[in-house]
Formats: sequence, structure tokens, C-alpha cells
Amino acid sequence: MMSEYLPQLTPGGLNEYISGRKNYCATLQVLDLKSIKEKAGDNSLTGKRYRLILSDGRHFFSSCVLRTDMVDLVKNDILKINSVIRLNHVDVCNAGVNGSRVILVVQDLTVVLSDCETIGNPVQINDINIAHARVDLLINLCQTLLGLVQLVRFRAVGGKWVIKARVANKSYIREYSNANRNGKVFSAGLVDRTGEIELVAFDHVAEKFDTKLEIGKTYFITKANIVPANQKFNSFKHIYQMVLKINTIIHICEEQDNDAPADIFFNFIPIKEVALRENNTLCDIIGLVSSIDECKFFYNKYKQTYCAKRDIMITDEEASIILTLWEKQAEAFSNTPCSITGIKDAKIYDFRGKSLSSIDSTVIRSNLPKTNRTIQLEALRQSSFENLNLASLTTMTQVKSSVATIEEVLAAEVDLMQHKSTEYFYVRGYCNVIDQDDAIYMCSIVDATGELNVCMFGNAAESLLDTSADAFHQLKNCNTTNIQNIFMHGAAKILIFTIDSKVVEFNMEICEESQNSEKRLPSCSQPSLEIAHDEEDECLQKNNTCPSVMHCQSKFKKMKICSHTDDNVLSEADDESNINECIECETCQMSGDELFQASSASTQTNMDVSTVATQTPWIIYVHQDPNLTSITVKDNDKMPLFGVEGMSVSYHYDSRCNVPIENDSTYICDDELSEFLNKTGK
DNA sequence: CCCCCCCC
Repeated sequence: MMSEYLPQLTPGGLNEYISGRKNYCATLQVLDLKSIKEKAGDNSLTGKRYRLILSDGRHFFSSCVLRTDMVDLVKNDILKINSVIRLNHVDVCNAGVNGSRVILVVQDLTVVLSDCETIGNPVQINDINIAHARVDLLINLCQTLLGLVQLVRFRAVGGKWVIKARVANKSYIREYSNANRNGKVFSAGLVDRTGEIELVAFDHVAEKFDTKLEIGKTYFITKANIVPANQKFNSFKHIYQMVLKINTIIHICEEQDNDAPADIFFNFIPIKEVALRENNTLCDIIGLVSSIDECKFFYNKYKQTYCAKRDIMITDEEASIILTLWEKQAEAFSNTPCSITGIKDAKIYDFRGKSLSSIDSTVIRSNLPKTNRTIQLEALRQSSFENLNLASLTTMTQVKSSVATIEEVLAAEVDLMQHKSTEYFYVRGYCNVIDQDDAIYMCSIVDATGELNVCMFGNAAESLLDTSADAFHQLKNCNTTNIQNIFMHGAAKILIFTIDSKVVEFNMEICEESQNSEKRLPSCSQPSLEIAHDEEDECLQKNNTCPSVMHCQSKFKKMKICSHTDDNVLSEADDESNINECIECETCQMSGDELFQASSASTQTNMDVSTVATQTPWIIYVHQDPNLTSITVKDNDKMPLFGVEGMSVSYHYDSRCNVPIENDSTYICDDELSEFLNKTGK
């Protein structure tokens, strides 16, 4: 066979040249040879140039030219199609826009075999092959490996640089449209030890590189545009930004960096300082994730589609603030409640008071390296769990948007009446009364310090009751038990209520209207329990006999809470007596303080308590004596209705900051409540 | 070239 006598080509040889390798000899084959047309009318043979297609047996590359003084080899028919040649000297030139094209200029060659058949089945070499060339050769090609900060100097010079940088954060690819244009975009933050720069890509370039770049990985990047960044939106320290082009080369750096990798720079401010900052500016904060709302979908009038939104709350030693996440950031958010979290590039808004909003470049980072600040917050987290240092958590109202206790809200009411402006605040509590007879859902929110009457409309009411208004209306007319269940479940939720409060004129009288416009669900949204933090309570907390807590709900006229072991009646409420009185008279010994606590939570109001007890679910917190093994709730005929044994575990939350403070409380889950209700509701 | 706005 002829092929046995074929000369050996150098596989991969073309890549070596293209990547800029010098002093390298490869044996290649000429697949094609054409004269390059000179200017029209110029027929002189002198200076005629030839374009070659060269093959290394595996790939072929068509952007090769022959040095003009070597054309004699062609004229004399020594160098022709299918000749095998040895390249002695090749220069690499960049051509085209931004040097996007590579041209090999053959300066010197030796013809190994003038006549030959085509060797192998080579395929065209392209950008991808070039990008996969060895990294050192890539650097060689671009001549200069720069630190990010140095890109400033090289911007004017053009393309001859390569940077090695880590993707510290990256946005999702996103479609946008505005008056001028619409398209797709993603952005990322690049870091190295010299600095940081924002990277951005649009449209088909964005699509090309979106999945190529991964957070935390290091890349070599070359042939991107370096353009001035709009400092209004640029939180990176660099005054320029990098815009990827279609011919940009991005090559992952496989080598492991032994040193601590570079990271984005956070410039944390205390949460309370957000209140002093201008709207529509960016800030970085750090704190504990004290509340995680569920991801909600709302109809976006502008986009005419449903969009995702999720609120989380961030708490530091002094204040809390809501951060609203949108779209994929909202959907993808997963974070351990109470984890120490740094946030870069949160946008300050005035939405129901100061709040933060995520934008494309917002970074939410929970695995922060240990610093003085994270150590402080770790201490806060520990102390919150252990309930040792609650005093430091009680000044939450310094920022308008932080959670207030009802006591504080009521104290501020006088000011509110004078200003006639809308105030926004958050209250953490649960509904103890839901007015079942009204089309508007009146309810009272209670926490350990007091009670507020609020109205809930539309979505908020539907969300609280987990039912649509229509379905609710239908049920109301035919099914009492189910309606009771709906209210029971609504009341069992401990929530953060976002409340707009404003003074309105009604019948010529000035009164305060509180309208619950939205509720925000804390991360521990199971029927976990509030615990109060007044002095009595803290005394208890410090005591080793720190009680666990159960709550029970009943719509019965009479209910007795008994210890299972000795059957002593600890507390009793009936429709003739005021619960407040009833509990207070019984608040002695074992759970007196706790029951008093309960009474203050549910009954320390002017409302008709018997109505509460008969028409709506009501809640009692019982701090269980550690000597007790169970608690039984009985009705007035001493029929056991509900018992709890082997106390299960849930989290307590500080009502003022949503931080778990202990984990030894007992709760009755929703299912048990429903069962309880179904058994006894008729 | 985005980065508007979206939830009041």
C-alpha cells in the first residue's frame, strides 16, 4: 500500500503555531495553494503572494500565507498541492477587528515530499481549538499576563493582554427591554490579587459564555473590550469594566491556587446606617438571616407575566432590614436560618420604609471567611440561641423597617396621629382574633407585649387563611367545620406582619386605620412559639427549670389545662369568666408566670374575652414544668381532648428580632390541631 | 448595550 510510505505529519502542530509557539518545527501538508488576488489591473507576477491551507493530519488551517520571496518554489512546481513540508520559521500575526483573526506567515520551509496523496482526514481548526490551546501558549500569544488593576494601562494599547482571574460572583442571564433595545445580559465579578472588575456580556455573547463561567473558578481571559464603567452602577473598585465579545477567549485555569484565592471586597455598613443612605444607591451589609419568606409569585403589570419575589430579613446587633429578592435569585435562595450572611450590592429602596432589593450584581454569601466581624456575629447568633443576651437585641426599632413590638407601636401612636402620614412597620405575632362575620377580615395581632387591631384585605387575607375569597365565601355558607379549620390554621401562624398605619378621616372623626397589607413568613414558620421577654420571663430563662412551652387552641367555651400526672387543674376559662381574670387567679406555683404571660398575650385587651373564647381560636402558652411528663387539655366535662406526651422540639423566636433563642419548646403541629378540631368541633 | 421596574 502506498500509505505505508506516507511521511509522518505532526499532529497538533498547527495549534502550536497558532498559539504563538516560536522556534518550533512541524511537518505539515499543503492541502491548497492559491495566489492572492492583487489590486485590480495589477498583473505583474513580481511580489505575488500565495495563500496556503495547511494540515497537520488532524486539523487544517486556511489562514496561512507564504513569504513573497518563496514564490519561486511554487513557480518551479516544487511546492504544490499535497506537498509535505517542514516549517522552519513561522510568524503569527493578528488580523481583523480587535485582532480576532490569526494568520500564520510561513517565513521558511523545506519541501519534504513534492508529490503525495492527502494524508488523514483533517477538520478545520477554529476558535474552540485555539481556546483549548495550552494556557502558557495562550499567554505567549497575548504576550502579557496582567493583573486586573493593570488593565487600565493596557486599554489604550488594544488587545494584547491576558488576565487570570476568579469569578467571584455571577448573575443569571436575563432578558431585558427598554426604549432603545432589548436583549440578554449577564454580569460577573472578576477578582485577582490586584483588584476586581465587573465583566458583562450581551445577547449572543452572553448566551455563549453564560454557562462557561462558573462562580469560584479561575479563568484566563483575553480579547475582551475594556470600557469605562458607569460608576453610578459599578460597585467594583475598577473604573473600567470588561465587555465580552464573540471572539473573546476564555480558558479555564486548571492549576490549583495554593494561596488563599482572591475574593470580592465587601464594604459592610451597620444595618441601622441603611436608614441614613440615599435611595437607589448600593450598600453592603452583614448580619444573621433572621427570617426567610416563601417565594411568592405576583402579577407584574409591566412585564405582563408572573414574577417571583422573596423577602428575607437580615439582623445585626442593632437593627433588622428586609431584603427583597427577585426572580431567579428569589427562587434559588437557600440559606440556613440564622446563618451569618454578607450581602454585597443591595439596592436601597423606600418601600414601606427603608428596605433593600436585590439586583443582578447582588451577592449573597453565607460561607464567609472568619473575620472579627463574623466572630462578633457568631457570638450574637450563639447568645440569641442561648437566650443570654437579649438586651442587645431589643433596640430593633432604630430602623424604621425593623420589627417593632406592639407595645412600641402603641407608644408611637400619638406621634402618628399628629403627622397624618403613613407609617410602615413590622410586627411579629399571630392573629388571636379573626372576625369571621365580616367580609373584611378584621383581626387582632398579638405579641407578648400587646395587641393591635388590623384589617386584612385581598391577598393578605387570602394568604393568611390559605384560601381564595370565593372559596371562602362558598364554605362560609355551608360548612362551619371547614371554616373553623381555616381560621384555626390562620391563627396558628406566627408571622411577620407588614403594617401600613395611617390616620384617616371617617365620619368627621379622626381615627387611626391600620391596614395589614402583607405578611411575611419567618423561616421557622411551623407553629413554633413566641416567648416573651419581659423581666419575669428572663428570670425564668436563667433558671434551669426553664420551662418548655406548649400552646393549645380551643374554640370551646370551657377549657381546662391539666397536668396529666396529678390531674390538678392549672387553669380554667369559661364563657362566664374573663380569661384574664381566670388565668391571673390561677397563676401560682408551677406555671403561674407563664400563664400570666399567656394571658397578657391573648387577653390583655378591652375586648370581650368570652367572645374570643367562644367564636375564635385562642391560644395559651403553657410553660411546662420540667417535672411534668405531659399536659392534657380537657373540656369542662373532664373529657381528655388533647394530650401531649414526649415533648417534641421546636424553636423559639425573639418576637423582636426573629432570632431563635432556644430549642426546647413543645408545639402542637397543624395536623394535630386539625384532628383536635375535627374530633371536637361538632 | 445592563443597572428600569416589579411588592405598597
